[in-house]
Amino acid sequence: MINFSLKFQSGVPIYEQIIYAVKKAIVSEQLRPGDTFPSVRELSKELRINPNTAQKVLSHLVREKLLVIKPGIGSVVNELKEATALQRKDILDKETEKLVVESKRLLIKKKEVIDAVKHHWEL
Amino acid sequence: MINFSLKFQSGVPIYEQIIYAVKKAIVSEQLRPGDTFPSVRELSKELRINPNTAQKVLSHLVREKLLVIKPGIGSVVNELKEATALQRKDILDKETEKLVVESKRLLIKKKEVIDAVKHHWEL
DNA sequence: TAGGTGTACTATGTTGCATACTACACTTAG
DNA sequence: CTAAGTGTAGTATGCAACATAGTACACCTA
Repeated sequence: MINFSLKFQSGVPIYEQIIYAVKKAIVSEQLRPGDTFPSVRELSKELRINPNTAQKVLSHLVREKLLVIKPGIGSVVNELKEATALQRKDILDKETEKLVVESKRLLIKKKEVIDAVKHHWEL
Repeated sequence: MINFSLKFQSGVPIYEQIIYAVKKAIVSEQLRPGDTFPSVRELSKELRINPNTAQKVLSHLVREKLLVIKPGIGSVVNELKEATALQRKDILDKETEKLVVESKRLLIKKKEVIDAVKHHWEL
């Protein structure tokens, strides 16, 4: 059974949209460590996507340490892991900079952006 | 002559990297309203990219109202324009949420993210 | 008039995405 | 042990985006 929500939209790869939906579900505690995660074939069937695409989702989530594979059983949601130095740099430097650049070029105020960050941080 | 800096890296489309570099240059006032911008053929030659790719950059920047075309002359950096409601929603909802979700899943603290936003906002 | 500008078109090769299908090694449940 | 589930790996096809090459046209300017 699927225990997270999503609605596909074009322009963004399906597998990326699913990965993001899973991350949101984990971060918002709709999915908790120890919860079982749909298998490749189950994901494929429920979301009506190709098994290869479902497999791509699983392998990405495992590589990012959000899931752990239980051989013969399926996969399980993992505890959140600390960021590596490289990941921290990517978020706090590159990604944040992107947000700031886009905001400034659209004349959006600093306070608005920071308030939006605070808002999304709750729930 | 090229009046902004960039260094290509794989995985991201060249034209997107150039567009982002231009946005950064404008936001940081290395490029100011009224400054001339390289022509299609000039961009193509200086950055050693295909004229079609350079044209793609120009047309995108014009569509985003960051450049204005002066027929027969070239293009010029435009004044920054206010965001539309759709653009505001995209930044303050989707993009900011992405940043927050990625941060939380990597156990990065809220204060760190906000400090990073403030930091990138200066200069 | 000559040379610059943006713009448009055809064509090729590479890559990523999503699909379909088959197959194998493994572990669990009965 | 057997059947059914698990992840994993492979080949193949269709499609779209990206970047390249090359040619051509209408426009404005010096």
